[in-house]
Amino acid sequence: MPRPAKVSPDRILAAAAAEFAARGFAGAKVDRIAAKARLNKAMIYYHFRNKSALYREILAGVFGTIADAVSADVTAATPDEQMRQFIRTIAREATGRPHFASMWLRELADGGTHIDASILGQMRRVLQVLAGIIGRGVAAGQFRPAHPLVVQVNIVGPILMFTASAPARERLARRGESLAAPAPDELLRHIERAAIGALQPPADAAGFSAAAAVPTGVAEVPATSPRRKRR
Amino acid sequence: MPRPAKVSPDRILAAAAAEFAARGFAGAKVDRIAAKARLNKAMIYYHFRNKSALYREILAGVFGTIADAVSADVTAATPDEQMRQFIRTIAREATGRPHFASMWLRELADGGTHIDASILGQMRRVLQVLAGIIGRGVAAGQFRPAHPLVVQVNIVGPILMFTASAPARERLARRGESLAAPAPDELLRHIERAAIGALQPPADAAGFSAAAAVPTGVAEVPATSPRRKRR
DNA sequence: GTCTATATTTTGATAGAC
DNA sequence: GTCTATCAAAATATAGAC
Repeated sequence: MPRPAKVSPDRILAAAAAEFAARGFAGAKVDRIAAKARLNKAMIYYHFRNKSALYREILAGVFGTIADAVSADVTAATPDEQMRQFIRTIAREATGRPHFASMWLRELADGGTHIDASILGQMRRVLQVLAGIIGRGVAAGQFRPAHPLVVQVNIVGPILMFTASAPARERLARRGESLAAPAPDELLRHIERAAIGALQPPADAAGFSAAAAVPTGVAEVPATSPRRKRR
Repeated sequence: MPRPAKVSPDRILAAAAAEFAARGFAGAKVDRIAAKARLNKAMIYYHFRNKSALYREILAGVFGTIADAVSADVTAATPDEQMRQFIRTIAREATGRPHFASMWLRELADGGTHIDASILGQMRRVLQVLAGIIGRGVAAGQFRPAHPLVVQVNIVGPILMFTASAPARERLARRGESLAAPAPDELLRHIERAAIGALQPPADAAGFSAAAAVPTGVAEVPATSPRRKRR
């Protein structure tokens, strides 16, 4: 029988994720995280080495979850359907995990300062899944060759931007300054059409050159590694 | 004959833009901005009311420039070509103004806290241009109806994400952890195919219902308004 | 594991000389 | 317009009792 278990670290992680997403690494205040977690600051430093380590832990957790979800999900028969599945999985994770979009965008804008080997590995996993889908589509003559990063940016960019801007749109709406919100579903279908449309092979030349491969080279690190005090 | 002119405010704006883009509003330090501008902190507070006003000024300037560029640029004949022109203009501004992408993404993630009436007006202008293009395309039977915000997110999202992540990719590359950079041009052509592809009307039903209109309602404010001390 | 101080540093902002 | 010096308020991190 699982005992009550120490719930503090989890409460801290949840509170910190919200804070980091809403305010960014520099804007997040440890005091505020503590308040949100209904604990005090000292507890945070008891469970985590420092603000940076806390941030990295959350980032790695999120990326790990995404990478797992994307990898586990390539079950469809045709490359076309696999691509749609990929898109829906990303969208599902992004909307289901409200902190994900903001944190990702911010981390990129921050110059990837907090991207360590573990996180980089997860990013590579996602790109490899995508490269696989593209490669099979090209082999089947359904897709034109395309750089996986280009395809990924084209899919993930809109999803992240839309998801991360939800609070902003809501705030504007509350001020009476609506920018006219579309149905979230409309966006998803649009992205699907865009992604598939961009990969249509040119009408004339058929030929299949191999899609550019994504180089591996970093040993993968388990997504769920022990917590507590690392840098 | 224009005299030498006081160059400090401009140096401050340039330095601040770089700092805000790289570190975000909270992460940006006034001391660092001063150092980058080869001035000292007091000069910043002499020219600008506070950090917030400085930030807003830059943000409004950037959005104004974009909105102007996009508006001035709808010269192509067909909706199809107008759409490509729109995309290229956004891409040109985004890559030519390295701070633009990061600042926009961060501002969204921040919940749009700094979006005032002036900035909101510029955003609306961009959306209206886009709505016009879509509307004409629909009327001509070339596009399917689509929400302007959806189309915009689909175009701007990838461009911003790619541009804003350039420093991160570079940093990773410098660490020997390349993620394989695609040619920037490949991305642009991919986005064009994606945007146009997503707007193709369904093969069967032709019919054109009007595209959802973007509501106006905020008096527009001149992009270049006097500087100095406002809140 | 959890709390209340508190030490230390950083940072936004200003006073006031030149 | 530009600078040096400095204040006052945060904010990160830790000590040490319970």
